[in-house]
Amino acid sequence: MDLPADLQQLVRHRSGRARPIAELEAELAAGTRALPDGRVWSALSRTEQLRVLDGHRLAYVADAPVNWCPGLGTVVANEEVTADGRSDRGNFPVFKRNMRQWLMRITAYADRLIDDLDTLDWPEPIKIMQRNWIGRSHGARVRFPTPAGDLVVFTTRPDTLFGATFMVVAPEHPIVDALVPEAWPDATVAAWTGGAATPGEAVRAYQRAAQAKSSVARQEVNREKSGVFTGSFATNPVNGAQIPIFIADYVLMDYGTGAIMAVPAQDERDWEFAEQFELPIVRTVRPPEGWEGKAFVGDGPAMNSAFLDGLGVDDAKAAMIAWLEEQGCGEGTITYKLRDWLFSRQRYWGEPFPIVYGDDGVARAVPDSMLPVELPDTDQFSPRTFDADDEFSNPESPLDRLGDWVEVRLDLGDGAGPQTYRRDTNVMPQWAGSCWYELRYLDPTNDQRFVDREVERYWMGPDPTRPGHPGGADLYVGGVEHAVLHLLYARFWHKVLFDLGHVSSSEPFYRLFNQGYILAAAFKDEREIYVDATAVTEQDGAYLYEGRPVTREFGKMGKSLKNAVTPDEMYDAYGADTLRIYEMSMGPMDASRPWETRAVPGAYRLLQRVWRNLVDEDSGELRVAPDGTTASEETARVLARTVDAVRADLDGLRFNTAIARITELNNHLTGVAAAGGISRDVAETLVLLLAPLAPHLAEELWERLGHASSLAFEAFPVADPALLVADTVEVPVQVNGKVRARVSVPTGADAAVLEAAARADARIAEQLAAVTVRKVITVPGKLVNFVVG
RNA sequence: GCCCGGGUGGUGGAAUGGCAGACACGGAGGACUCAAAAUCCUUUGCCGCGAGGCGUGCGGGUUCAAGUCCCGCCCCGGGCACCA
Repeated sequence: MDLPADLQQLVRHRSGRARPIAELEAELAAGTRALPDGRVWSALSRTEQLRVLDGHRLAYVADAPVNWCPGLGTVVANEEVTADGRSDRGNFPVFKRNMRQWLMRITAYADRLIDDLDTLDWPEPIKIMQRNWIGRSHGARVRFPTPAGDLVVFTTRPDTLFGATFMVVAPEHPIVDALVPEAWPDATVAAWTGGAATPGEAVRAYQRAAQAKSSVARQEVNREKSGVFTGSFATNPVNGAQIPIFIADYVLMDYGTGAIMAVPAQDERDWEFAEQFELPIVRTVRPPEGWEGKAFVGDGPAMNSAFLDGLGVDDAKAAMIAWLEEQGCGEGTITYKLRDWLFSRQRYWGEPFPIVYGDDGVARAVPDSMLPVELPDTDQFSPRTFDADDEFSNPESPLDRLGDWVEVRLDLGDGAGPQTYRRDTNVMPQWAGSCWYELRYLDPTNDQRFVDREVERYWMGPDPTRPGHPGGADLYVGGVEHAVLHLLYARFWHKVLFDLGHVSSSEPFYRLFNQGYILAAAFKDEREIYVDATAVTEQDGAYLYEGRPVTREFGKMGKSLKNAVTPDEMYDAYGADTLRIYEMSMGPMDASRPWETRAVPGAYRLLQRVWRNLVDEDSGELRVAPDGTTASEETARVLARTVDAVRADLDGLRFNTAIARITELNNHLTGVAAAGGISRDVAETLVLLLAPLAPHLAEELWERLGHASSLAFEAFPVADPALLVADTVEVPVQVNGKVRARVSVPTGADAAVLEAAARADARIAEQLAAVTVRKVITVPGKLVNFVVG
């Protein structure tokens, strides 16, 4: 199958677009000249060329921090690690450690992933979540001279540089070792040392403690700030002040540069740290009059900042960036929170990497003709396990054990002829499949391409009638839990395919709707790990699992919380239509609620009532009114209003209110049926309205109404506009905002008519008799409000 | 902790800043029945005999008018990069 050109062969363009690696190689080679003696002169050495190429590869290998669990022999997810740093399964120690991993350079697409959100019909909160996740922030890089060389920080607030009274670097920062002197300098405050005799001891102890914490735990602002002084000072480039450098775990190595300038007066975390470590606080933005808070993060005039004084935050930022660039000690820059995508897994199930290694250890792509690389057959799915405390053991995935699969003799077509290679034994994450399944669904039996070009263009291509339409699936319904991971990965993947010309759409999902969750009780044991909900018993209001107490909460049904229940019982008892109607009528589709089946008879009753209104229960005969009978005006109006409302509700995916409108119509028709039967046109409209919601019942009734073909081919009903307009309308009359009467006025009555009608009402006249009317608010068709005093 | 969403009767929920509680579940009463189920009808936010008053998580605010807008809290759910 022609899956997109191999990952390893792709690089990003300067603009962030993907392109084949051959193009970049050619570009690099263009700086190459053949010398008369047959040698080749190149502007870049081959090593340099490779370094450039590697810096652009879309898929690349790098060291990345992971949770290594030797006792299980696998890397585990943060959620599988307990609060005390052990594995959920087996309770083995887990070590946070760097390992060689494949990554995808999604960061190269950061700008497009943000900017193209504007072309999508997605819920605004999801767009906000994606923007926050990518976390584009404009700021500056600033170099602070230190005894160990320049310490570079990224800040979004260069305007506050005069208020930087200390610096903090991540405990893992490579500069730390070089910063630590033999002994504490004279200016050291007792609180800074962590009680250690030398900076070296203090720093090493702190680094060990930080390593044991997860990154989520480290960002908890609530907990007490911790850190130690490195023993060195940096020079604040704007005023030459000597400011102490700390290490603290609230600064993360993988965001920005892993180091910050701390400005306590304008950052809450820095303020807290400053208070705890008795560090100076200098305000550089004047807080509003009467400000009693601590750090002030809002806008205001600069102060204590020499040439910035009086400028607003935005102007001060621009002025400071200009100054930094002029002085050569910093520059304006953009950073992203988004990190590259860790793409390799050491498990069995997953797509193997189409990569082999020669004796030289260089990664080579398997040629297209040999794709896809399929998983080998085995019954050994477990990885090798190690001594639980052997932190420096290395994972051996299930594929590593399959020697005759790993060792492979291939002719890669690179001129080297058949050679023996070792396959890469990583597999791709499950996301790899969820990133393009929607494309494969378009053309699942195609054995030449992952999707035929014309098929893709037809279903996913941009709509030329809508300017700026990026293409993509017309409607994608999924849970909000996919807001940042799946939906970002899939967009990235799709854009790569788009850049390479494999698809005509630049986005995978044009309209997104987030349905809510069906929640169910879930139970946690004392380690905060979920246990199988079906095995939990209740005793005197307490919950027990295998005899031990567990705590209850409600959460999304699924395997994470081990709390899934199926609708099978309801289906067996009531059938598919009732199940559908019930689920849709429970509430708006985007709301979450616990699975609770008490109200199911209501949905069942609605369908039975519809049936009985059209079919005689005893004889099974159709019981509509004789042909030629027409609906009463009242029925015609109720019907028109229902059709109008149901249409709008279905367009907006408001199935719950659509069902309520149909229920009202049917309740009305119950009276009509009892009084002689429902006319055929009304009966048919009712059935068509119900068809999308309860298709089986509707189809059956349609046939009984005498139709030989399916109602699936019928047009959805349209309301007669004339029947939607009423002659009169009832409006509430308020006195000081409280409803005191209702009056009936002709539709379209103006303010004067409305007010006159209101004053004519006996109760209103009585209420207004003894008071002065200060103001009359009339909203035609809506209400009258007399403001009295 | 950070980002996003939510909180309305006994219950699920409805309501472009303009009559809070549509529709349904549950409850109460009635009709039909020898009886029961089913069905149909009436009724049902709370307090009050009534007139009336009070009510949309809590506390403030804007407005003639706030469930809806603003500020500050509380609680619940989703996500936090190896669950997918």
